[in-house]
Amino acid sequence: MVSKKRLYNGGFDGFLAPVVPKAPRSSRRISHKKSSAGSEICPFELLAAVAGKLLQESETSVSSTGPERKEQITVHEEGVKQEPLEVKINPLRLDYLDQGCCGENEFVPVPSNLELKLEPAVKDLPQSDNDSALEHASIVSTSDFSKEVNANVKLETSCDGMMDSKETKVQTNAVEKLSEDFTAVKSCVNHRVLSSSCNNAHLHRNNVKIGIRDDDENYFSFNQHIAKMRALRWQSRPGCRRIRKLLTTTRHWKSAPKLKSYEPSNATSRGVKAFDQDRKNIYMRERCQEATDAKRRKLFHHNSKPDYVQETSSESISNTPKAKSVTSSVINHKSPFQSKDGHVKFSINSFKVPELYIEIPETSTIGSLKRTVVEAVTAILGGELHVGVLLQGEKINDDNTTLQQTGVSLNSDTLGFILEPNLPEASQIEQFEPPSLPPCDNHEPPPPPPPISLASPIMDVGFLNSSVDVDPPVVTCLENITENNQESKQVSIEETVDTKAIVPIRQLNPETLAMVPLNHKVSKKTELSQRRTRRPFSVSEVEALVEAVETLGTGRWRDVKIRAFDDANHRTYVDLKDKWKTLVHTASISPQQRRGEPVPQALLDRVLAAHSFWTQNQLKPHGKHQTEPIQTLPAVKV
DNA sequence: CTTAGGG
DNA sequence: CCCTAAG
Repeated sequence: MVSKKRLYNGGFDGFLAPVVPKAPRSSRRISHKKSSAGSEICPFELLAAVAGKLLQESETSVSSTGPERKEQITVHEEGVKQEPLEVKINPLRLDYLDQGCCGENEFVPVPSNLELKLEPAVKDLPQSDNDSALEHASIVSTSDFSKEVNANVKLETSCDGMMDSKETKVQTNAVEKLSEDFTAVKSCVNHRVLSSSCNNAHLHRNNVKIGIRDDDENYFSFNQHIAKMRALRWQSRPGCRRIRKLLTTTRHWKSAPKLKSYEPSNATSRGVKAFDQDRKNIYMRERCQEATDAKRRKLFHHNSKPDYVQETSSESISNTPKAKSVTSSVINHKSPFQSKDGHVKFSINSFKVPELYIEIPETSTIGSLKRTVVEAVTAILGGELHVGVLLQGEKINDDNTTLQQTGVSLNSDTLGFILEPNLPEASQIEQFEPPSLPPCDNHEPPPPPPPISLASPIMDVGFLNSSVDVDPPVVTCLENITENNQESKQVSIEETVDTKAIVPIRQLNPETLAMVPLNHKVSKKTELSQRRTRRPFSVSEVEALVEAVETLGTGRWRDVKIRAFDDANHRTYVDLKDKWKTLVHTASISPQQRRGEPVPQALLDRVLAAHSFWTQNQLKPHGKHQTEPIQTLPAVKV
């Protein structure tokens, strides 16, 4: 039980167990504290900060527009014949306006010579505006090429499931002036590929196609950016956290796993998924490790250059508002749901990321989908994001579920994505962080300057149904303003992934990228003040609660917590008490008046029975003996 | 820190 | 969920 948490292996597995043992108070506390501590780092914050700066500096924006590059790089890894991974990156443009925003960017001496510039569309700072500003992001390669370069990068890698180490070829096509830069890019790409291959070896070999499109149409060399981005992010411990987060999210619940609610479903992850996750973690770690910690630090503190951070900034912006989750609904649904080849195509619009195209085989698991999206987005936005998949507004936690099974392949419309930053605050984070850290994070905790806003931002990218995501609309910024939310950013992603396609690109040379800014532990307190993200109780949780209360009574919430929610770090005994209160109320009102996920009447009946029983018997006998209060309860009721 | 309640 | 008073 206790062990749960720690698992280095796969984040997922570990999640379950919260650090805190059942031990009475102390344990709990610990958990809480932990969370708080971890919470500090939010990518979003960084983003927000950056965004703010950007806005301010909007002037500076140098539109990269003019210069465009196209680069195409094809990397081929031949290994086993397994399915090749193909990553296509279309031009991206990111403009980063403020250098300082991120703060950390400066350091980054990007090898590639590329610079991201953000152009603030709006000078106004208002949140919405900010987004707009963010919206235009173009990547310009400044260094060598004063000129614009349009680069289309294509990466194609075929990885064998287990053995990827093959050769990678990078082909660059039509690049106007890329020679050196390009080279750099290639190198990056190769690295990625290689690394990815290595990392992925276990898993993937599928075909994944990811295309990123810029709003403007300009194409950028993604690779570089991505690489950089990744590098940055990864470097920042965030990546690890992310994973954790993910894991946490996935954490299992004792009770039945459900797709909807978060955790339960995750349980599955432990088993099968664990692998992937583990891998990820591994990757993350590696990356993290690889990523220079130093870089991070630098990044954090320095604001001078904009680069990669920006994206995040935009996000952060959104976060700023209380909204912890940012949703960007996707407007584009270009792709028909199912592809003929059994691939499902998605288009995601959001923030800074222009567009990502993803094609994934129907047989791909949700987990692979998430990974693919995460990687793609991460590359662009930053490393700390976790992607959640929403189906008809409900989060699908089970990564093992295939698109086919979920019906996503049939109805793309119902598909949505959520980008969740790894925030410490969330219980999830808490749990995870510790475990994952060992390998990678050891380095150090990033400094925590507090950026602007925090909270645990969650970005939702709704696909067709933007409506779903709307909750915390926020951020965004790209040119595309989608209908749904105000957020203008759009990211479209199309993925084609085979079952396992994973994003290959991640690894970057830290050196190259070193910039990531992001984390800010920042004003925890200030941030802490923010409300915790709402986490509705799942039916299984309710059941566990009812069961515990039946046996323990209504005056021993700490015991209830330990008994039934020991693993749920995010459920405090106060939460349980409150939930019970609401349950009692819910059970008292007509079904029509109830909201949220319906709780089985049977459970509500038990709630009423237990409630009346325990109110009448204020005694709170120790449940131990009475393991069966329930039985008595019924009698009591009547 | 826990409980118990109000907000 | 948060905040707080009381224990």
